[in-house]
Amino acid sequence: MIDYNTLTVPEATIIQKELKDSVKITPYNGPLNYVAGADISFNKFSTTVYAGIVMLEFPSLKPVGYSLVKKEVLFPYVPGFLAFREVPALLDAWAQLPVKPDILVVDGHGIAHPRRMGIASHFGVLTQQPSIGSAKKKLFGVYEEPGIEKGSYTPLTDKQGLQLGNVLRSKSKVAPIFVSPGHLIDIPGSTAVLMQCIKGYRLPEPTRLAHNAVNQFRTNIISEGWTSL
DNA sequence: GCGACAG
DNA sequence: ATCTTGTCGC
Repeated sequence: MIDYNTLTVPEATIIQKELKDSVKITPYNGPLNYVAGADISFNKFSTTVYAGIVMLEFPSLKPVGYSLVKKEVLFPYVPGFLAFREVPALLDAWAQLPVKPDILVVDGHGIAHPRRMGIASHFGVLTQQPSIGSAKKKLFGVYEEPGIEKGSYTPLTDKQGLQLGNVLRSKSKVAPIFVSPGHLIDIPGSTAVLMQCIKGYRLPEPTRLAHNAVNQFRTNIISEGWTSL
């Protein structure tokens, strides 16, 4: 496998264009008993990243365990190339899972990306697993502000009108989240699954719990490895 | 040239 | 992303 730490942005762009052909946006008809959330945490100015994947039971959304891994990363954060910075560590956390989830929710975008290769799509293709991107801010596309009530959403499209995802009001009166399919699932399915992952907070449980876990890991409250709850 | 810009 | 206290609205 290619070492992302030694890549230049132009080289990374070529890789995204190649991986793009492998992304499959299609309805997900498999089982849905487990979902997982992936996220990264790090100390400002440090090259050490703390990656984590939390497994949850679906539809109860009760966490059943988490995989935590620490890794050195040299690739900088560049808008549009987040995957090259976070995917390596997430792959380690993924490999450490005793059982894989049916669908993985990644903190970041899926196909709502300049080259349709956001981190959720990138990770989904490399692992050949259904994935959904859930981002807190827009990276690419245009949209109309959704209604202020929880549950309302509007399409996120490119300038030609092609839909890439949805802008979802996950909680009344708070900023919406951006949902887009990563791999092996479509836009309606991604939106439906994410809506079922909302439990009173702005962020869906998978990534919300993953975010909490990696932060506790970074601050030495919990340790590396796989832990069953 | 100017504005936008996931985490 | 991370660093932070108080403050506003439901």
